[in-house]
Parts: sequence; structure tokens; C-alpha cells
Amino acid sequence: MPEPGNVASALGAVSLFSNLSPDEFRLLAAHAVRRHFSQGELLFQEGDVCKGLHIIASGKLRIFKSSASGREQVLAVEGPGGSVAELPVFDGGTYPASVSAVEDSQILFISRDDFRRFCLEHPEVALKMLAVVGARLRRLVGIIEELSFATVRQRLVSALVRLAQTHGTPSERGIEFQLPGTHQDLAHQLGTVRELVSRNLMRLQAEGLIQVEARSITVVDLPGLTAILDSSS
Amino acid sequence: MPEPGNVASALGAVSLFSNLSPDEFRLLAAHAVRRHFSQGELLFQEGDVCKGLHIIASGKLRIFKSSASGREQVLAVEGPGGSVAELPVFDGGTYPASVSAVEDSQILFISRDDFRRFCLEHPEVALKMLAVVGARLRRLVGIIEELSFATVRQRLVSALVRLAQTHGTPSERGIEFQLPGTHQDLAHQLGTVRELVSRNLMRLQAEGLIQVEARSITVVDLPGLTAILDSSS
DNA sequence: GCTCGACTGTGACTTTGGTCGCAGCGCTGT
DNA sequence: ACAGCGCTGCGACCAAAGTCACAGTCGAGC
Repeated sequence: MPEPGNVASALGAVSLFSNLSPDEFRLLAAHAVRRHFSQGELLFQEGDVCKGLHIIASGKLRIFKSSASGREQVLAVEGPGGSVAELPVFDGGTYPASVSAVEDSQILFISRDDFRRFCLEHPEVALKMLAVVGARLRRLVGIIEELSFATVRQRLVSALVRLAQTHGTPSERGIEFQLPGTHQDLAHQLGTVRELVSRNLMRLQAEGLIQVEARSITVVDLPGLTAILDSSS
Repeated sequence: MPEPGNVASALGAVSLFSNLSPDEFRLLAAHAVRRHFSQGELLFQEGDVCKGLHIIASGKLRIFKSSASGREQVLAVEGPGGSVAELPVFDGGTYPASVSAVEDSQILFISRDDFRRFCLEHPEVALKMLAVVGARLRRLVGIIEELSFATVRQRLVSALVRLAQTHGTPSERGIEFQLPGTHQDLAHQLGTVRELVSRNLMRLQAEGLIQVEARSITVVDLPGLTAILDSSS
């Protein structure tokens, strides 16, 4: 069992609960349990019955579906302040996907019943939850759009552009950033296989749009890249 | 402007509001506006700013994404008692997808602000909304799973099996049902094109699994069909 | 140093998905 | 009746995705 003060301070950093009074804080913190998961560890699997809400104090979690044939599709990656498994808290069903820790992570856990009760007493929190779930819904719709309308090449480019915008730093030849994981990981996020990621990266390099050096990518021709995104061919 | 009594009775049939008191009913009904949409009409398009919540009194709505190249992907079809555009009500963003009427439909519209206020005063309604949004989230995850792991053939079979279970009636040769729309419509739901639907239907018939007669399908070999679903090849 | 293992690049091939064009069919409206 | 239109069934063809096998590279650990 962690010290309550510790838990409360961790909760404070979570945007979900950002405008609660100190009293409400203590109330919620009293029900939260701190848990630790090491890199690669599973929090739960698709189909498990839902026990409660997980909030990320530190670390990074990956929400994903896996298929019978070993393929994987990442649905979301959540960092500190994010939450996971919000929905079955409210409809009581099983988890629709699995979650594992990308890095060592500190998780705050609040049981289903405690959180429901808390929402009924603090409707603003319920509305915030709706906003959070809504944001996730948007991202899922985005994934569906990419899966059904875009080629692997386009999905890869779109991921690269996003990375360049969020984690890129300007260098002499263009915007530079590091791939967050292996080609395999990236393939899982794009819903495809390793080879296609590798091939397409090389192809983009051959076309002079990017520069690949191990796991470091330099975007040489950003307009050229984005042009790929809305080429209907 | 419709008669208030009319509106209230329509709201009563909606599961979302099933356990409200008569007083609360009147309050909500006072803010609802009845609208009519004819078959094929657009309620709104992806990217429009959100005005409020739409509840289906009668008819059927189709939530879908469409691509630049004319392709479509159906995200959900909602019938009477269902609602549409729940999420931007809470996060204030734009609609993530377009919605059109599959049939002539009566819609109850409640403005964003009115509904937010109502949720704050009636937290149970907010929790119910969360359950509704959660259900939609599950369906989206299901779509993602099918898109990234299943072939068109498998997706088609899965749709056929679902139709057989929900709308099928036993006949001499097997379970019989009608396709709910054209091959084109079905293709949109599966995220593919007409020709593949047509071809795969013919192929399933050639394999002796189903019998196709115009828009009427007879499932001859249900086990054979379901076997396709988990063949990893 | 060396080995081992994880990661990456690549070539050849198969399967699946998608495009184009067209012909036939059945219905509707005039 | 018949012109027109929407829906369906093909066949030929092309592009994208995925599989398999293998070789090279880089680091960690012994």
C-alpha cells in the first residue's frame, strides 16, 4: 500500500481531475491503489472482465488488438495523465482490447464501483470522462479511415509526418527525429508487417523525400511527403 | 414547432431516458425540436461544427466516412431509440463522420448547451451516455479488427452470418434472408467495392455454402461458412 | 575477441484487392 | 413498346499487400 499523499499528488497531475477541490481529491485518492508494471508486462487482455479504471502516473501504455495469426494492431499509446479502460467501467462488459506497458509504469487503479459512485456525486467528472472517451472515439475513427482508404505507404508517411511535427528538431538537412521503436512496432501501429515498413522507408529515401540512418529519420522534403497523403491513386 | 406532448412521448421510447421522472421528461422535451429527414438526406457532414444531439424517433440513420476518391466506410447504422453525434456534444469539436438518412426519419434534436446542462443536473443520464458511447466504441474496435485482420471474403461471411442470425428464417434448404440493400451498400459497410461483394457471393455459391437468388440469400452450410472466419490463411 | 540474438534490408513469389469496360436484366415512366 | 437507368455478373488486367527465405549489421554479454 502506498502513502495516500503520494497517490493524491499523482492524481493531481491528471487532467481528468484537474478542477476538483482538495476535499474531493482526498476522497478519490482514498480509493486509488498504486500499482507498478514493468516493461512489456500485460495489464489485462482483451476479453477479461473489467475491474476498474487505470490512470497512468508515469510510463507509457499501449492499447492493442492481436489476431489469431500473430498480427497486431495498436489502437492507442497513452502517456502520463492518460487513462485506460474507461469504457467497460460504464457498460460493465469485458475489455475490448489488451493493454501492455511500453515502459516501466506507475498506475493508479480505481475500482469500477468506486469510480461510478464518484461520477454520480461529481457530474463534471462524468462529463470530462465523456470528453476523454470522445477523444478516443475520434482517434479510432481516424484509424478506420486510414485502414480503409489509405495504402500502407500513405499510412507510413502520415505517421512520419506526425512524428516530425511532435518530436522533430530542425537540422541542417531537414527535420530530424528518432523512430520510437523497431520497424516491427511501427508495423503494428500501421496494421501491417515489418517488411512493408522497411521497404517503404527505403523507397521514400530513394525518392529523396527522407533520409534514413539507423533509427534516425530526417525529413528532407516535407511538402513532397504530404503530397503523398492526398494523391488519390 | 411540434406539439410538446408528441415530443415527450417520442422521448419516452428512447432507452437513454427510460428512467426519468415525468417532470424531468417535460423539462427535456421542452428543449427538443422535432425534425424530419427524407431518405438519402444528409443530417450533417464530417467536419461540420457540432450543434447538438440527434435522437432517432423513427427511421434509420447511417454514420459513415467518405474518402476523396468516392469510397465509403459505414461506421454504424442506428435505428429508432438510437442517437447520433453524442460525442462532439461533450468535447466541442467537429463531427468526425457524416450522417445520412437511410429511410425517411423523424429526429429529435437537443442543443449542445441544453443537453450538457441536463447532464449536470441528472448524472445518471451522463452515465448512460457513457454506456452508449462505450457501446459505439466497442463496435468501432470491432471494425478496426476486421479491417486489419480479415480479408474481404471473411468480412462478407461475417456480415452474412450476422444477417442470418438476426433476420434469417428457416426454409427447406437452409436459413433464408434478404440483403438489406444493394451490393454497393454492402460494399460500403465492409469497406470495399461492389465487384468484390458480387464476386465473393458468387464464389460462396460455387462452393455450395450459400444460395443466391437476386437479393435473397439462403445459407446452406452454416458450419462451412463460420469455418471461413477462423481460417488463418 | 567471439557468439548469439534482435533488428534490418532485399529479392522472388503468391494472394488479395481494386480498376475498367462491358453486357445483360428488370424496372419505371412516357 | 421502348428508352433509360440502376443493379448485377464477368473477364482481363494491374497494383498493393503479404509471405518466405536469407544475408548483413549491430550490440550485449561471456
